[in-house]
Amino acid sequence: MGIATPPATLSAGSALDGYDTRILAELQADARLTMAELGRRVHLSQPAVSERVRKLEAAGVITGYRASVNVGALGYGIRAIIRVGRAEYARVVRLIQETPEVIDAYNVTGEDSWILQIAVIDVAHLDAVVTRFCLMTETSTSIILNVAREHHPMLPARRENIRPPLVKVENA
Amino acid sequence: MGIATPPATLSAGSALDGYDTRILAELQADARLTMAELGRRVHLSQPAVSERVRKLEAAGVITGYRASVNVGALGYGIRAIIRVGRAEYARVVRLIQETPEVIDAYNVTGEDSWILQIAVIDVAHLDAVVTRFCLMTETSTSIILNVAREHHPMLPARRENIRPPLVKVENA
DNA sequence: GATGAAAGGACTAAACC
DNA sequence: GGTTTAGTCCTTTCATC
Repeated sequence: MGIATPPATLSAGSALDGYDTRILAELQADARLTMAELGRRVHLSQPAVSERVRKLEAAGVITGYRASVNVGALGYGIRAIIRVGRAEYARVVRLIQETPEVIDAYNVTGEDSWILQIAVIDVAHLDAVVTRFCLMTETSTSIILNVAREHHPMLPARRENIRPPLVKVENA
Repeated sequence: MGIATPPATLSAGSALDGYDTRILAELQADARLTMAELGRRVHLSQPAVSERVRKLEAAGVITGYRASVNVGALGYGIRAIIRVGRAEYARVVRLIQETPEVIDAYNVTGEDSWILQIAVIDVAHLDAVVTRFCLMTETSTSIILNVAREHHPMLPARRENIRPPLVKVENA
């Protein structure tokens, strides 16, 4: 997943089983569950579930626990996506690090080099932030109108879960 | 912040003070802090921080607590951003809801109507997911190479914190 | 992996300032 | 709004099965 996320495998090399999958689902939905309650939900004893969570953390599968905040309630009236064109890598990284309005920053393939999500107070603030990036290269800004899904919980990948496209395409 | 995040204000109409700001910073960094430890860090008694956290939750400022997972460790080798062009709103929402690979889905202004973040196992899986959206309208897919920032903690907005662009622009 | 015991810490509610 | 206290629950560690 890029240099920002170190490679992670369970230290013992063991795969994630059904218990781990259920633990991951529960903790992605509510990170403040007590180990006792988590044990009840996945039908494991409390020491057993504590040990599994500890291993998932040590293996780098669980990377942290965060409170999610409603940025609107914090006074940010606008969220936006900024696409940033080619520019000197280190300069963009530095500008991102100096810009607290940036929530997410992804370096991507294609015409645009970077895709950022930002939160700003109003249009004047949006202008101030966008201008900082405009001064380096071309940008394209889209205001977020509505969120259909965010931080969707992810479970271990299973190839058999891949759904074919809704219209069948013949293989070449 | 759009229809997906209900308007939220502190029920008593009171503003967030310095204690709330510090509590939000701590819980965004580590959602599993105990109320006792949180109290020590912000210099409040444990019942006092518990009550403040309860009010922040009730006011909709804190919307939840999530474990962050390393999707690479779950077997997803590729993360990508898909930009989706104009299409019938309800059909796109339904397709998003039926697609577990979608992590985030934002409805935005501009040429593209939707910006999605997805996680997939490999290129074949990427093809399968992208095709589902391609069949509805035009799409543009960029693979995430590197993450400079993700889920950056946000504090209450303060207009005096807005930084001017690095190059001064004269007002009209 | 389950169970049980013991020690230390955390949570809730109440009384109070 | 804040603190302190008291009772209950949770967590960790250990041992045993």
